[in-house]
Amino acid sequence: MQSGPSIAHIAAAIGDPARANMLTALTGGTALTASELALEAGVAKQTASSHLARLSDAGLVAVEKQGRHHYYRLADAEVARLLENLMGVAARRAPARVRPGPKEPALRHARVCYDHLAGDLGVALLDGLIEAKWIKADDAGLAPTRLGVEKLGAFGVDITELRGLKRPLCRACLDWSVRRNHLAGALGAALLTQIYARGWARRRRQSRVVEFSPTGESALKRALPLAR
Amino acid sequence: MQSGPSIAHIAAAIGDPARANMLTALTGGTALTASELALEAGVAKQTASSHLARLSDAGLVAVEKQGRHHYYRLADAEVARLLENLMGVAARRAPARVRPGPKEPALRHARVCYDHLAGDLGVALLDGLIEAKWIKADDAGLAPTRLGVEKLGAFGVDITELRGLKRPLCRACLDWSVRRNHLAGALGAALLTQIYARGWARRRRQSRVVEFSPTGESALKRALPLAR
DNA sequence: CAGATGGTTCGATTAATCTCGTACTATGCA
DNA sequence: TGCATAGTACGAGATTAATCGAACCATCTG
Repeated sequence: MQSGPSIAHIAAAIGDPARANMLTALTGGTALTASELALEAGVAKQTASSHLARLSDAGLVAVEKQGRHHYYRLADAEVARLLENLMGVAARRAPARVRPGPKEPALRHARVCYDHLAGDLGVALLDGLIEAKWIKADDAGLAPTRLGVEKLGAFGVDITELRGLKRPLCRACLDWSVRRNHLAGALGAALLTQIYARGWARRRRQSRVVEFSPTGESALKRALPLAR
Repeated sequence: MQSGPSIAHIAAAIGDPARANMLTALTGGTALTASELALEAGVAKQTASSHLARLSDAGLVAVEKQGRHHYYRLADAEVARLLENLMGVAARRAPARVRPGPKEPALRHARVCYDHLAGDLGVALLDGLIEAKWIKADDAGLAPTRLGVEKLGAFGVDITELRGLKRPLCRACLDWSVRRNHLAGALGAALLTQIYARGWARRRRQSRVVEFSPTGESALKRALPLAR
């Protein structure tokens, strides 16, 4: 009858509106407390607690206890990818249900996906990096070229340091809004960190939108190769 | 509160054991009738019917009516990819639940994923095609080289004909059992078709396993570049 | 036109689960 | 020590959904 792993269990864990909202919020990448997630999901604290227990049981989120706060985050970059994948499928099937609200354009332009940049700008960045041959793409994934290591080092991102981490250096992440790849992995995260550090952009509060200042966006275009 | 598409709705559609079994069965790529899917899911026909209605409503499956038979198939290659993605996540989280049964090794070695070859052999094939430079990989995806077009044409796969189809020619599909990419898309499907046509392998009945004959497997290794 | 088979629709029963009020534990602060 | 806050555990009420029996429609066969 059934072969392979039991997908029903974890799909059911995602398949509740409250839990889906929590997971979507966590796709922002920042760890959130149980109360914040309760607010995000629109349920009481007790309800949120049981939901979080279930998500944790399914292995979709991980907890980190700091004092009396319990910080929840996505268990894994793979879970984040799964969620983006789900959004991609959902976006095509239910276009009429949610009409493009006012927040949509900003989300489409630049948003955070787990811990890296997604949206039009994220896609343009990866395309540009490949066009400029800072990154080469083959089947095993993406990898920086020698030129890329040098240029990115000058930008303030030390590749050799990033290689030391457990997570993969580069990864292509499919974007649900644009349906094309953007750069994830340790390098993708490091680049977004740099963008924040330089004050070019910042997270809109309680949202996944990344707001670039006008000067910040043009500075980005001068510093890194963006396609188009 | 919630931004982006509603993933809960479609995750819930997958999140029932009966429906998950149906979808897993459909991952085999062949369209199945409602009765077959009922058998696969272990439920009565009426129950299966309502499940299928829900899956159809969620846009996960498509129906094709031929006479009194209703053939269900996955709506989309993207849905197939989502399911494989789910299996990947599920496989890591619940390793103890399902012990490696007798069918597992065969599934791991060669199975069908939607309409193309997956498993060890599928991965070795894509790796080999890239090593031999029949296919090049960049960010936009995979694409056959001029050499590849020529060689594959000699093998009986007309690339220019495949380009005419709507679906993408090449696509990398992540394998849940091996956690590496294999070849999907129109070319992946065409290659598997050729493998069947030459009698090198055939589908095990009621299963996703692809059984190669000993001579078939060695013939494959002579005709196409396999890695390792 | 019967007879048989594949599928769906309807309704009732049963099981699961989402939700929150109340009560309880643990941490931090004055 | 006292008190507020973060989080969890438990239990009851309400909602949802899964399941199958029975009846009904459509299609193929003789």
